[in-house]
Amino acid sequence: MPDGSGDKRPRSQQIAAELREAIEDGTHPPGSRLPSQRELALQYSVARNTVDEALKTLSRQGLITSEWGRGVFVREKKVLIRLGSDRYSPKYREMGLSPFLLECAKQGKSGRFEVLSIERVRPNPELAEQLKVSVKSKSVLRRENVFYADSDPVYRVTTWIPWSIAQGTGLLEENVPHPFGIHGIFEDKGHVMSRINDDISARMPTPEETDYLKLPPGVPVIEVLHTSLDQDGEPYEVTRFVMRADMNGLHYNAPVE
Amino acid sequence: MPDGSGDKRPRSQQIAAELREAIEDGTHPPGSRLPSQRELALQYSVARNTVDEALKTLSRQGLITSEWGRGVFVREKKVLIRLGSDRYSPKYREMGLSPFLLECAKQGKSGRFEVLSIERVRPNPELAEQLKVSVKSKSVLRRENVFYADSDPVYRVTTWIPWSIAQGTGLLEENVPHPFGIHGIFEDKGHVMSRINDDISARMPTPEETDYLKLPPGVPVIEVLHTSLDQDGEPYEVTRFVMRADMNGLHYNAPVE
DNA sequence: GAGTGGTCTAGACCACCTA
DNA sequence: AGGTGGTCTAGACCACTCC
Repeated sequence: MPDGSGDKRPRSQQIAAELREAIEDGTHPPGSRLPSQRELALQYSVARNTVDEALKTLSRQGLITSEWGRGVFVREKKVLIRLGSDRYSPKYREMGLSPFLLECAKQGKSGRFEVLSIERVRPNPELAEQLKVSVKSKSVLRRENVFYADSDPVYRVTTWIPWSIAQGTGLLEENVPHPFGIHGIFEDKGHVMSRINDDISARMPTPEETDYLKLPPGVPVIEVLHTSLDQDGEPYEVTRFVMRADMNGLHYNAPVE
Repeated sequence: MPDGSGDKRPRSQQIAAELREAIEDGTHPPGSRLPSQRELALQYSVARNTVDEALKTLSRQGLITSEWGRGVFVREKKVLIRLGSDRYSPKYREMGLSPFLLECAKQGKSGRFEVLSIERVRPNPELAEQLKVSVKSKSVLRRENVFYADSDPVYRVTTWIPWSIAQGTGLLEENVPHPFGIHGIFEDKGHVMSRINDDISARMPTPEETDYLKLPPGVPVIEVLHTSLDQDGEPYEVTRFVMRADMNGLHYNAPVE
């Protein structure tokens, strides 16, 4: 379109839109390099700053990634892992595999997790209420993990367990295949998972999460606050999952009650 | 902290972090105005551009909003509406209310929806497979709606129904209280909802969605692709919800099977 | 060394708000 | 009129990559 048009958007956003179009119609296929900022500035007759702003917009929208000293590239589509509502189904435990590991194997990746910390802590008020424990003492065990597919971090997982349940179990050890594999331990303690209660939200990551999950700019996270309820409807475990939204999704298949 | 520190982050990001802290510790309470960009530039001894970059970062993270010619303000916390897994529960139909309208009433807002279009269309391949209809003809009815709480758009909703079911019903009319209220019509046609199947993802909005939902910058959207299954496990309706992530969440309470 | 993206500066003009 | 945020320019320095 000619320059004299009545487009009221900032020039940088017009350029972003034009580049977006060029990417979507295949002019710049996934993986290809865009012209350099200096070239683009010449092409569009603007300062390099303006081009930079346009590219940042696209980067935030997840269309491109820029690499230091190399150039700006059109992003490849990411593989999507869907964490299902059946992720706690007994069938996985019988197979000795978690859905996460299954999915990794399917994609030829090796799944693993790292334990960041295992600690006995005081719960915050909401958590104390959710788990029906005292807010005044170190009444819960907290485990923090990061899950990897090959070397890419995928989930940041924090689990809280009432100390009365965790006490004297293997949950204080590092190499419990957590969290999908710990439910055997709960069953020994008389808690069979019969319902799940999940609160789901999405947001931009905190700077800390950006670090942990090696998030590129413009990628939101999905946060799931999961509570396990036993045969008596009593909660006995709360887990928070934080996952990058561009590589993950959720799936719920449930009866209407 | 002193300037001579070894902090390797860009100055703009350091400033963003400091402001973030000041907001979180209550130095700048919700609703208050921050110092102007020119003042901040003086305080931090940087160019105004650099302050602007810092503020944009916080804006993208949803902490602040800037208002033309007025100033930059700390954002108030948004009310969260949680769309539950029970949103299709028969109890709501008996009450003649949808969970959305209930939630609006609870918050003293008036909920309403607008019909954008009602059209008989050809499904795309995935949709055709999901609904088990022909991909070669105009085999589905598509309804597009926007939901409002007062004058704020909350959901963008698109529903697809096989033409064989929609035919001859009130679904072609505008004033069916869609989508939570249409299930009575399906029951008349012999489809009682017995399971739901939801795929959930999150992402940054498209420019079009930014318009429809009046999204501030940096707010992601949650997308739910919902399928209703009848008593025979047959799908008979697919609905896509797109909602702003800063005002909405999802809730699933389901048995482990 | 030449090219790249990342950032910052100093100054400018605009549109908008409050007065 | 004078303040505010939004944007752009032209030029600069840096750290990185590729050859």
